[in-house]
Amino acid sequence: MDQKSDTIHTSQQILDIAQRLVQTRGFNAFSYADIAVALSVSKASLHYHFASKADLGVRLIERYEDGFERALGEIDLGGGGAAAKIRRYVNIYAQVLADERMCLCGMLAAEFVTLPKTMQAALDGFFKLNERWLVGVLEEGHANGSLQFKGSAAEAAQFIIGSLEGSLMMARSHGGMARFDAATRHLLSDFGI
Amino acid sequence: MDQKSDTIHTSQQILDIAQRLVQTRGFNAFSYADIAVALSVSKASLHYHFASKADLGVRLIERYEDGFERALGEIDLGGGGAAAKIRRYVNIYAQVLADERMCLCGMLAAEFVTLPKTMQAALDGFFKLNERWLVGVLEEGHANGSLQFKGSAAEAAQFIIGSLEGSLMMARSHGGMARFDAATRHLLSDFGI
DNA sequence: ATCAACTTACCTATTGATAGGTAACTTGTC
DNA sequence: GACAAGTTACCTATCAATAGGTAAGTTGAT
Repeated sequence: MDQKSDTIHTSQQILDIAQRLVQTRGFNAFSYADIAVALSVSKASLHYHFASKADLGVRLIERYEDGFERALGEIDLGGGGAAAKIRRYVNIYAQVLADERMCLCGMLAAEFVTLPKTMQAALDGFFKLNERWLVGVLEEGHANGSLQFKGSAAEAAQFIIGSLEGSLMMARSHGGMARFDAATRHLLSDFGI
Repeated sequence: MDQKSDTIHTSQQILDIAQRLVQTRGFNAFSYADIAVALSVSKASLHYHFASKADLGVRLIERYEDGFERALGEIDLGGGGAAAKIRRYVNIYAQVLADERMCLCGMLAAEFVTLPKTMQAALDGFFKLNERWLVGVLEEGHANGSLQFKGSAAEAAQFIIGSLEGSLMMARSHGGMARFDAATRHLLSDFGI
């Protein structure tokens, strides 16, 4: 394995571990030392790859957003109507919970006011992406009658995101997957799914 | 003012400041030093009143739960049907948001795995209380036809709590009161309110 | 011999917590 | 009602541990 892929490899590993730590503990409740121990490298090595914790945080959000973008693209390509797409969107969150994690960006939303400005901006981007995609699906479903909802598609999208983030958060600490599934049944039925 | 009321006064002030810090920044993102500065006392004085941060956290949750219990009692005494009660329950959360805060226990739910066991147990109590009260109201409304929902009242209650916590969390960082109001319109309409 | 990818060895600031002390008040005994 | 003994509510000073971060040197592949 050459140097470049070494770097990529290590950087990925750092991001993987950091992501798990943020999703389970939060950005303010983990340290470079935690990653260093988990990866068996020095803290200084981490600073070589990510100069500051804020830089690491931003990259974490960008990578998470990329992953979501890919997943949403796959849903789009997967066929099925708007209802099926929403179901599969909900399933992304269920998979996060199955891994006993919180949504990376949901966790960061809770910590929002304590985050560096660069991370706050990146977080905005993540939620904008989700909202935009949901609005598209909701409008599609509303137009062909496969989805029912009152108010604007944007409001509905925001309701869905908030409800999923909250249900995920509560299920992770109180109730587990059964609670999340029951909550999403309610949520989906609100849209006639 | 005698000693005893001095203590009560100071302890209350400590709790007030700590509560605001937890609701805005989270339990892991504030320190005894923050409170000490805000109150112009020494950190040691804070440890006199609350031996450990965990003790402070537990008292914070207990006090918050007491406040909720009182508020729920007032809703019960206030008359009106199940729908009106749910509306007023939602309004508690709206008032938290109006103060630019997260729900104390919602914030702690996000940080759950990092909290001392004593705080985790206290947090369970808070959510159990809310669930119990909501189940009562939901069953009342379901019985007399003023509320419609599928599944058990317990599931519906958990959905409401998760949805409100998530909507509050998202509204605080992205969208503000307008977003929260739109989300609760959706939530309430799911119950025929 | 260069350069990426580390390391060791630090630094400063802050964390929650403790030791030991003090002034002001309360309580119980005579 | 005086006075020892104890309590309350703080203080300053300090602790070990940990935080994020940096400087300078080492290693190993090209």
